[in-house]
Amino acid sequence: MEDFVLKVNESLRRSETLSFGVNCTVKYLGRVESYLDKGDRLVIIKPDGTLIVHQPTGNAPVNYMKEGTTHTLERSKGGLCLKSENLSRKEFMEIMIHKVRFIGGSQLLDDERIVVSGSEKDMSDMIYETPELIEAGFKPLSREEHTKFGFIDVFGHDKVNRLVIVECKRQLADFKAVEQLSRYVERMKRTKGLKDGKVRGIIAAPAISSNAKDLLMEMGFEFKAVTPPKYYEKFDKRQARLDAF
Amino acid sequence: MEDFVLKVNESLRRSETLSFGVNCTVKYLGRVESYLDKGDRLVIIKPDGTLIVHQPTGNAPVNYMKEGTTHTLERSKGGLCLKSENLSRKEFMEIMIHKVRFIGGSQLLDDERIVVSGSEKDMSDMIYETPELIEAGFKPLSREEHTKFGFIDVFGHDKVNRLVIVECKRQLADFKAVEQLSRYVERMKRTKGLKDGKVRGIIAAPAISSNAKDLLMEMGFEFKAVTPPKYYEKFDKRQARLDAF
DNA sequence: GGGGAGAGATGCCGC
DNA sequence: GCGGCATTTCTCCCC
Repeated sequence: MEDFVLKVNESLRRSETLSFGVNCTVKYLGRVESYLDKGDRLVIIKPDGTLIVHQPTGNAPVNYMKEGTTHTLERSKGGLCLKSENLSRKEFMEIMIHKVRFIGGSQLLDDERIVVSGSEKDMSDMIYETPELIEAGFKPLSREEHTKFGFIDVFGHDKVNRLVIVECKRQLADFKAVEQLSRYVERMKRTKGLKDGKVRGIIAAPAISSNAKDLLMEMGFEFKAVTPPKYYEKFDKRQARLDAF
Repeated sequence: MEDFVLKVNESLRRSETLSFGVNCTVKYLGRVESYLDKGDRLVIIKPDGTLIVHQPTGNAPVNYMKEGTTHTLERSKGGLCLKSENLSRKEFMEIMIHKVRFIGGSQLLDDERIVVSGSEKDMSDMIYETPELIEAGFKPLSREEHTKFGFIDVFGHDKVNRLVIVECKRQLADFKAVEQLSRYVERMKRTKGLKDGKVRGIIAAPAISSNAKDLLMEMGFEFKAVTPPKYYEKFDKRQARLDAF
């Protein structure tokens, strides 16, 4: 317990990344209020002030405080109390620490940024470069997302020169995707003073939910099955996908 | 390095929650593909197979594998390689470990579940119990979210017996909230064979974005400022909110 | 900082 | 498992 206090305070002072397992109770007051009764959790404190609490199962943290939070470890009746506050976000947390399981931490240095392929952006790029994926004769004009008509993924003309708005989804397209497409088409028609039938709307996604498809059809839009590209599949087709494993 | 291998293998075997800081390179192949070049990160492995990789700043993990993943630590040319695979999800990860900064872990036991107040559900409950928050004479009929008309937060009649559909948002209401409300109202009108003016749509939220408000007005819907309830504010009003801090 | 939209979103509940 | 939706969503980008 004494070693724990020393290590935490030392790490906070030195801007280390800290990780410890403790039996604790967690209260949070901010965007909501929450209470987590006594149990073992993993707590992480990062040099930017981020604090994350993980239960021993599951992907998502059970509690957290964002960047810019300050932390103070105090002695308390039940043991120790880690008080965290972020005044600018109006968020507060109290972790009552009953027992310490382990602690580790050191300075961690990392300037790298993750590179991801297969996202929606890659998909709209692919369609821009290979417009036949939508249909023969499709001529994309723009893949800018931020136009005055809205954040349109791909925008162009079909073979009989009607405007075409393509909304890409990297996975199953749902209601919201259809509503998004509808909003873009409506804005486009209004801005350009065009009538029904002069602007086509297309959802490009690997699949679409049945209800979303009904709504799409009803609104007079179309669906085109397109799968987002992946780097290795694109550049290293000779090697089977799972060879590395 | 040798101690690290022993500790990791021991912890994996004993179903401990493990946390270590390492200099590493991370590759992921699954729903997308990603690459994260050499840097210091915190890695967490939970007894349910969850693996989480955190960079030393920011709230969100940079990489992760979900529950049910199996992990194997192997010696490799550059040092060590942690291979993680989740066959049922078709996801794979490789963490090349170049240097070890620290490691800690132990068995963590936790059966508690977090209790949260101030969510959208609490808000719709509050409106159901105190319908005057919407307007005088409002009579809620249902707060079931899953009706055949959709997932409607609160549904009822106003004082002149028009149907009222209330969509709650616990924070700033945006475009999507208005579209969601619109969808419910349209479905309701269609299902009940009602015409314009017979069904009212109301957004209840602490605030609404200016553009969303324009769209709301244009569609003939209404906005009512309502703030979601919080436990302490509700049951311990005598104590100022921040007293505990 | 607000607004809009994607995310390897995640997680929950209902069918 | 799909579907619809909230989330202390988080993160990014633009205005």
